[in-house]
Amino acid sequence: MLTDRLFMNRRGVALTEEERDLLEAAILEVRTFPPRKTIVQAGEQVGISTLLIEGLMSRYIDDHKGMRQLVAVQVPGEFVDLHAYPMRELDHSVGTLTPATVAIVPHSALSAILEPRLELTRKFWFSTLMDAAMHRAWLFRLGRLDSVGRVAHFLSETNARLEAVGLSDGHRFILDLTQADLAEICGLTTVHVNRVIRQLREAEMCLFRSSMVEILDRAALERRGDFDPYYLYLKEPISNGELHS
Amino acid sequence: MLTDRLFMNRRGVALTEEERDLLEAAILEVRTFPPRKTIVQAGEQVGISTLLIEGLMSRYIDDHKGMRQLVAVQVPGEFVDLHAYPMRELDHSVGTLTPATVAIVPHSALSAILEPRLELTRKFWFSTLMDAAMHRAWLFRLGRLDSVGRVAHFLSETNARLEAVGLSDGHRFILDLTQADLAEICGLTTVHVNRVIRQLREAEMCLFRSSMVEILDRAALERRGDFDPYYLYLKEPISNGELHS
DNA sequence: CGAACGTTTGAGATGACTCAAGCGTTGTGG
DNA sequence: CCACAACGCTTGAGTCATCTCAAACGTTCG
Repeated sequence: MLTDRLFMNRRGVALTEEERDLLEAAILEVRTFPPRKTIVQAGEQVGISTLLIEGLMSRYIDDHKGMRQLVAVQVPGEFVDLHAYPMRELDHSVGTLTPATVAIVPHSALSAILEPRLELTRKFWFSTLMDAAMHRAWLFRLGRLDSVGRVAHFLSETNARLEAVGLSDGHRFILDLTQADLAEICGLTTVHVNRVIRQLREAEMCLFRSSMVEILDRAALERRGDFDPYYLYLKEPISNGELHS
Repeated sequence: MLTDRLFMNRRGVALTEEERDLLEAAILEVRTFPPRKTIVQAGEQVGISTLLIEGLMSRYIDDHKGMRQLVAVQVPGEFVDLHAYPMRELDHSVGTLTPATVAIVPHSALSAILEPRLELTRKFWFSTLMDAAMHRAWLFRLGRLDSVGRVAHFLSETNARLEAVGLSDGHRFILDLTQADLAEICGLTTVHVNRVIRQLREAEMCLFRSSMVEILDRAALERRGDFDPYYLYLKEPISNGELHS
């Protein structure tokens, strides 16, 4: 059966026979893709999720300059993008690594089997998935940015998240972290973080002193950190009509 | 209200007044913790989730030698460990960064308000959260390991995941990736990955040739990559009775 | 006042990168 | 069926970012 490997050897989540049959019935079609093919572009709206039957797939984030950071490799028996079900659109791209065969499950069919629609449940689920989105951004930070970029990205993200909840005006916020904390966050040493902060200060992008972050040039800082707030699922900013590429 | 900042400015997940009241009623107590205090140890069973009201908290993974890699920083208005609700236990630790005030929500109360218990929904939710767990392991890999360690960790993880679905015997498996793919995964350059593979070969830990990974010394490889399969939520291995520390 | 902690600076070591070139394999069109 | 293009792997040499080790300085707090 197509779903034989799903949750295989996973603690506590084995499917009952009935559940397996329901899922099998929800499969719209089975498709095979060539290797190294993009299946879903970041930002795309998706109405289906895919269960990987055979081959390898990946999820990745694109650099501003054509480089990529993979954030997941999927092996057979795994849902590649089940999180698209509550999230609706993806903050990263999905593609094949090797030739891959997938079972396609429309979200409408998923809803039918998951039923008592539970709006609140969906919202909570979404919340946990936002975490995963932030993890991926963090992976990008570590895998693809240099020390200054990592700190710039982290500060930009934190600014955006605090701004969303009214704890930053977009340019100043309290961030009660030591340089050692910043080092643990960015995968750097304390000594080097200190030098990075000086560089950001000398470039007149931002100040970080006594628990206060002051962003002098937000655009420059976000550019330096290759930061795109898309993955934070914030409301559209009132300020402008910029498009997400 | 305690939950005022929850989902504030998030697209599509604003709580209705009724939902907010339900959640407020589910709060058991409000507590304040001192800074830099561990609240939940990795591996601990947890029956509550915490909503951060004030201050900063973090989620982190410990090194084998006392170093830590943060994998999340939480700001007010966020659930710190809602994922503990479906997951039951955490693959990482939770602690405060600054003094922090939290609202504590027992999972029993959560269940009561999320109701029509939906066993299947829980399972799917769990699946998406396993992803997040793997992201965190990946972050650890990038933030705390050198090039050889990163590749060793990735190969160890892939071995374990493929073994779980019957696609590895624990020592040999097909991995149809190029060295350039490995580089994207590990945040390294192709050239350097090539040298890392040679080192792993010369250390007689593992071979990676023509899409085949051969693990010569699994224990050594996993040690080199600081790999602990705990976060994969696999069934207890039949082979031995090792404890998770 | 002294201890503890966080920040700052310097000097030297090193891991990973860039650039460059050569080699082996595979697949395709003349 | 050969030639050659495309791709992936391998190796070398030189550079640079970040690390380690070390010391000094400022601030806070008991």
